[in-house]
Amino acid sequence: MRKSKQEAARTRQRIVKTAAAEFRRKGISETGLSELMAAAGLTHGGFYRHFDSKDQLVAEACAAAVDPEVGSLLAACSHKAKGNPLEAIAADYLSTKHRDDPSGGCPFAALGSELARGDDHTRAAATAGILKLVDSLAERLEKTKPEAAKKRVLAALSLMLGALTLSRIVMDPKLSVDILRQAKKHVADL
Amino acid sequence: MRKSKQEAARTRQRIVKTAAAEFRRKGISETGLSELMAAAGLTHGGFYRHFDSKDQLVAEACAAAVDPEVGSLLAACSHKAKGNPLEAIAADYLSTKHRDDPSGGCPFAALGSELARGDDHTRAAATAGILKLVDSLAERLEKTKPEAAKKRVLAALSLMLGALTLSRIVMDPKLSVDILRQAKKHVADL
DNA sequence: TGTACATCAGTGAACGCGCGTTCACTGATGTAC
DNA sequence: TGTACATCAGTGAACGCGCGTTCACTGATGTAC
Repeated sequence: MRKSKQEAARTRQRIVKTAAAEFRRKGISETGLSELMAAAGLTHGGFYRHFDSKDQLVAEACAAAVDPEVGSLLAACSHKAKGNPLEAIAADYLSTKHRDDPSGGCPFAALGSELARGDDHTRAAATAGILKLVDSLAERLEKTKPEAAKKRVLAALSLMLGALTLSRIVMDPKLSVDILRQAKKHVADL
Repeated sequence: MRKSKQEAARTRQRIVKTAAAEFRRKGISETGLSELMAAAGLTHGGFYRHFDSKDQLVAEACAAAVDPEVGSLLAACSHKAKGNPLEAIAADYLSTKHRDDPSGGCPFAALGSELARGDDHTRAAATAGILKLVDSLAERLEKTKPEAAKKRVLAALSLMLGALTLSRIVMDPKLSVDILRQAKKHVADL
C-alpha cells in the first residue's frame, strides 16, 4: 500500500487543506481526527504518518488558512486599483457571501476566540499573517504617510473582523446586514 | 442531604455564574461539566438536578455573561457624562486590563466564533443583548438623530469587538497595544 | 539493468481516557394530617 | 403543634461513546548491490 513520496506529499497537503476548511466550519475542538481524515478520503490510522499530534495539524491548518486569506485581501485591492483600497477590500469581506461561508473565509473571523486561546505555534502563524497584511496594505495607501497608513489599516481590519463576527452571531437578519453595511461605510471614512 | 429551596436556587445561580466565567476563560467545548461543577464547589452528579443538558447551561451562562456586560458598558458612559459616550466606553473596553481578563469581560469577544456556531437559544441570548446595547447606547448620543446614532453604535461595537479579539490573538505585545490604541482613536472619530 | 531487501503510506483494530449522562443512595426539607 | 411520609439536592459510582493515539499488518516504493 505504500505510496510514492510525491503522492504522500500531496496527501499531506490535502489533509492540511481539509483541516483548514473543517476547523473554520465546525470549530477546532469540535472537529475530530477520524471525521477529518474521512473528509480527506482517508482512514484515521494514517494520520500519524504525517503529523506528530492534532496540535501540530492545528498550527499548520491555521497557517494554511491565513496565507490565502491574506493573499485574497491583497488581491481584492489590487484589481480595483481606482478608489480607496480599503473600500475595495471591505466590499468583499463584508458581503453576505463571506458571512455565510466561514469554511472558505477569513480564519480570524471563523476562529477568532479559539485562536486567542491557541498554542504558541498557532498564534505565531496568525500573528505573521496579520503583520504581513498590515504592512502590505499600508503600502497601498498612497496618499498617506507609512506610519499613519498602518494605523488606519489596523483600525480597518479590527472594524471588518468585528462586524463579520457580530453579523454571524446575530439571529436577526436585518440587524446582521445592517452591521455589515455600517461597517462598510465607516471603513471608507477611516 | 436535601437542601432548602432557597439554597438550591442559590446553588443553581452559582453554577451558571461559574460557567459564564469558565466558558469565557477556556472555551465552551473545552470546559467539562465535572471540572465546572468542581469549580462551583460541587460534585458532577448533581448537575442534572438543575439543568436538562449542557446545552441548556450554555444558553443560560451566555445570557448571564451578556447581561452584566451590557450593563457595564452602559454604566461606563453614564458615569463620565461629559464628552463622547462611545469614547468613555472604548477607554474601558479597549484597555489591556480587559484584554488580559477574558473570564470577566465581554462574552462576544471571549466566545465570538463559538457563539456564531451556537444553538438558537444561545444565539438568541446574544442577539437580545446586542439589540439592547445598540438601542440604549444610541439614546445616549444626544447630538445625533436616532437613526444615525444606531448606525454609529453598530460601527463602534464592531470596531471594539474586532480590536479586542485581534489584540488577544496577536503574540507581538507592541502590535497588540497598537491595535487597542488605534481602535480607541477611531471610535472617537466615528 | 535486474534482483533482494528495507522502508513506509495507508488500513483497521485496539488502547486508555474523559466526556455527557444516568442511577441508587443519603438524609435534610417540605407537606399532609 | 407534633408526627409520619414524600420529596428531592447533592454524592459518587457507573454507563456508553467518541476522542486522540498506538500498533500489527499489507504491499507498493525506494535503495543497495
